[in-house]
Amino acid sequence: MTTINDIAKLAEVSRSTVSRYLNSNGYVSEEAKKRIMKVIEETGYMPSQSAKSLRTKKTGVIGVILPKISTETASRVVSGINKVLQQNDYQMLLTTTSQEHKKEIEFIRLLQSRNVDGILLLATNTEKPLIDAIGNATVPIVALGQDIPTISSVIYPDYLATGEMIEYMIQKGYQHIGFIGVEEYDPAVGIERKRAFVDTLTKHQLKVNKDWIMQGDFSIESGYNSMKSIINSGSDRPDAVFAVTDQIAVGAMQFLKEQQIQIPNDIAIAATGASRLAQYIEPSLTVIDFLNEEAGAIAAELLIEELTGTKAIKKIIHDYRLLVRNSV
Amino acid sequence: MTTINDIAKLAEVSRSTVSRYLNSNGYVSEEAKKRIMKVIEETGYMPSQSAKSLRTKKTGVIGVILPKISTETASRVVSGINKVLQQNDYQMLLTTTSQEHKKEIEFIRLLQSRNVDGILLLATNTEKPLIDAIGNATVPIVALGQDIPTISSVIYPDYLATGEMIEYMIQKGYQHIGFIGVEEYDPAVGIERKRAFVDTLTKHQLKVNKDWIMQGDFSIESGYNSMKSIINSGSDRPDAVFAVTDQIAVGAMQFLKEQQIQIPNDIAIAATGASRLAQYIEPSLTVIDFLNEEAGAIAAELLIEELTGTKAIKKIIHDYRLLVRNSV
DNA sequence: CTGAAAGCGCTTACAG
DNA sequence: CTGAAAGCGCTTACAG
Repeated sequence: MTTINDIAKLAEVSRSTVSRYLNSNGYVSEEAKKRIMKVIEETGYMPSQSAKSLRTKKTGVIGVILPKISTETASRVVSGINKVLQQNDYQMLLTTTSQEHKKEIEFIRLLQSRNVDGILLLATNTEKPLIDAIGNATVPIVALGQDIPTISSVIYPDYLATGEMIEYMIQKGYQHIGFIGVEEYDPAVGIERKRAFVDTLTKHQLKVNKDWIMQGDFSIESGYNSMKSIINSGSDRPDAVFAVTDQIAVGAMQFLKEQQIQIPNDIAIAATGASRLAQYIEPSLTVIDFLNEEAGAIAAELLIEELTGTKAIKKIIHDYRLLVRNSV
Repeated sequence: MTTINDIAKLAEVSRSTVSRYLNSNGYVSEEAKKRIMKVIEETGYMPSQSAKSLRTKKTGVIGVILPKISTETASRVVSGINKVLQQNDYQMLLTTTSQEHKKEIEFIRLLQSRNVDGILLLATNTEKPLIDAIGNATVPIVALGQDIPTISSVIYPDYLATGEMIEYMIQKGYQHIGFIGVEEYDPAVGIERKRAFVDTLTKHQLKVNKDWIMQGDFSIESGYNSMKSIINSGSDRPDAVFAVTDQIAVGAMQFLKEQQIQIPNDIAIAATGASRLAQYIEPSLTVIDFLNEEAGAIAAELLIEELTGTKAIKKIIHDYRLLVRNSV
């Protein structure tokens, strides 16, 4: 392998000079420059990043921790992150927890031992062990999807957007609205969205029927089963159901279709998540779009800011929009 | 930051001993072991990977090059890769070319300067510059999705599977079959699938109608536009169309639905790609499933094999299955 | 069973 | 404008 020493020898300069040339700092005479350029060209030399980072303590690598890669939401976020990182000459080290919480902590440590310059955490909880691990970290961490008090976070407006969607459903005339959520260790998805649901119904003096409130787990199957439970619960049927993710909604719709229950005439469905599946399913799904790709990009920008100086903790409530389609 | 020197001092041994302990090679007395363990525990020490790789020339990082992260096919492949890599204590450095070919070459170089131990390439072409870049690489590269002659490759059975699907369509009674493909710089998707289409029709003495053969670009829109062109081509309508990806098929179906053309009664649709979208769209799409996650896992295993000895070039024709649903 | 020494490929003051 | 020297945090023969 060609090293900086080889280049120095071939170009008849010292390796300090080559280094200066490579990093464009300090003076290098035009002549030296030319010789170095030529030699680098000929040899195809590329500096060793390992050696460089050992000296500079910078790797140009950002660690990304996410629960699961193979959901459309996740892949959009990653796409946004990647775009910004690439523009700023950072590389992305991707780790996935397969939805196991403790792994978030493990990866925070692991990524640091890999000397990443910063970490982007798509958090699914805000429990103490995680907060502690973040506190002990020596590199900047930016959270996406949860508000983690101690660090900069890009937060989805879960409460606000869900509230608006429920308002929309009520305006459309639905009075008996059900809800399929997820476990509450996840504050953003599990608690906030449910709270908005309950608050909005209450505000309109509509009944919150426990038989119509289910807890799934992000999967299509759990949406299917939750809807089944709602329909078979013994109480009257709701005339509309809100699902906290589009995956859950797709499962719920599947069950309704099997039962020949018309959407939206018999039961309307709305959800969070602007996947292509939600768009092309029939009827097309009315959803909250959290503009995930953009959110990923913003989180990446926030992290890069912290890397280049700013130490302030920023909280960004991300934008959203309602995509009104045919399921409500 | 705690380094191996700090640990050595605190545990009252030399750093060689600490290193031996960390890598479990060479002898370390029980007593020394205990002291070292304790100190590491207390300090939360993690060895610097940069320093380690500078010495050992191994980083434990695998570079992955893919055209686009936000397609379901890609994210499944990545998921499979990630699983195997994680099991083997490798990390994944992810780069995306945004479908720009030259970037594949750029990234092969870039990843090497990052001292990755190996590269997994989801190739979209097999042109000379790429082959050359691969030839010049100093680390093992495994290709997925294209047969790259000089290196181990996991290849989708494009010709075989497409042929079987066309056979299936013919058996179902369709005689006027159209085709929506992609550009031919991509041998696997652009050439092989088309060749299978033409050969199978020819074998059954069916006419290959040029007006029914379109070229899209992997996007839903291009599927939409291609189907539009087929319908408006002036010649008779086909009674079935095969699309080389499910995305393209979804666009094509969209157009047919807008025109009130019944699927599959008026025109049947089949495609390659087992996305959830293909599954839940109506009618559900009959597709070839290339088991992408498994393919990713196999490619990763192949690469790890090469990393640990075996230098033989292996070609693996991956498995596939037909998912017969309601669109044909 | 253990430690001293050399070296991996860089960068960075410093002296000239 | 340029080079010699030190050092980043590890591992690895080698000698004991």
